[in-house]
Amino acid sequence: MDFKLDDSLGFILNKTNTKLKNELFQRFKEYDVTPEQWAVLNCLWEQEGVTPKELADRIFKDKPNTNRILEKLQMKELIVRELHPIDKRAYQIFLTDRGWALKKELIPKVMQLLETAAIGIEKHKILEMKKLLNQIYDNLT
Amino acid sequence: MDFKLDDSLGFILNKTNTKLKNELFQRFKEYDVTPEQWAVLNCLWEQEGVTPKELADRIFKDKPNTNRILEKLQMKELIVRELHPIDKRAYQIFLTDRGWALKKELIPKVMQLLETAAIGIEKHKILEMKKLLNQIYDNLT
DNA sequence: CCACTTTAGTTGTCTTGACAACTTCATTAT
DNA sequence: ATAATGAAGTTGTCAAGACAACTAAAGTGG
Repeated sequence: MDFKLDDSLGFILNKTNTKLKNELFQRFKEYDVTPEQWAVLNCLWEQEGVTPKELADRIFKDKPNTNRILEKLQMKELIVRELHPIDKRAYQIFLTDRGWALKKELIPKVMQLLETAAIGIEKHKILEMKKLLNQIYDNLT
Repeated sequence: MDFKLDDSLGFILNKTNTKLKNELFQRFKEYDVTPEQWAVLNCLWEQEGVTPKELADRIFKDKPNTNRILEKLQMKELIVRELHPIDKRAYQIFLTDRGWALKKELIPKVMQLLETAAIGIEKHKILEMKKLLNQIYDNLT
């Protein structure tokens, strides 16, 4: 029964993730965008017109959560929902001008934070870590 | 502006952390304990009689969150609060018999999950990753 | 063509996380 | 000793994550 919480992968992972997410939240504060909302915007900057369901898959969240994130983005007038041309159950999500305009503001903030996070760590180690984290994810699927 | 969400450390970290936490939640379901509640129990298994504030520091959460986790543990009769003998503002937290009894149930579940998570990954790589995650945490402090 | 099943989206509940505001008791300085 | 400051704990709010239950439309089989 020699289990040390401080030395457990789950605990460290959670601690670091929470910290990183919160730091991002701080840096996004002036734009009134949360890290999760940013993830959705990011998907849309790459491809507009996708459905909530597709977005949910891309950000690895379920439909209710994605839906609520979309509601908030809509309230802030960063996105619009349009009826899907074929599927009458579905919507297509598009960015507003304001949603597009955030791209050049937010991405540098993220890059800067990730640089700070990686101070003193070699690039290949970050790469290795990302590979391992993905592998852990797959191990749990 | 070539930022890829899927390849960003923050996104991968969050995705993997969420998955791991949820897997733990599933495995703890039969005991009606959440990962966060488990973290508190863990601290108490190592040392009883600490205050909510001390617990908050150990699990890296703030006082309101810690307090609410303690409320739930108390409702489930896994812990008890006792008045602090010196400081009249504070409490001391103790485990009930049921709280103690969970130790030998929950720890193996965690160990088993961490083993599953680490399938195909060498032990020294996990060690390295934990070191890097801690370093990232410190970089953000 | 109609019944059955599946899928997209929505709503509600519970737990957590960050934060602000507050009460009560301790501590510190004058 | 008292006033100011700080710390412990509590309460409320908002965003999010997991899950269950639901509606409405799409797809599928007889």
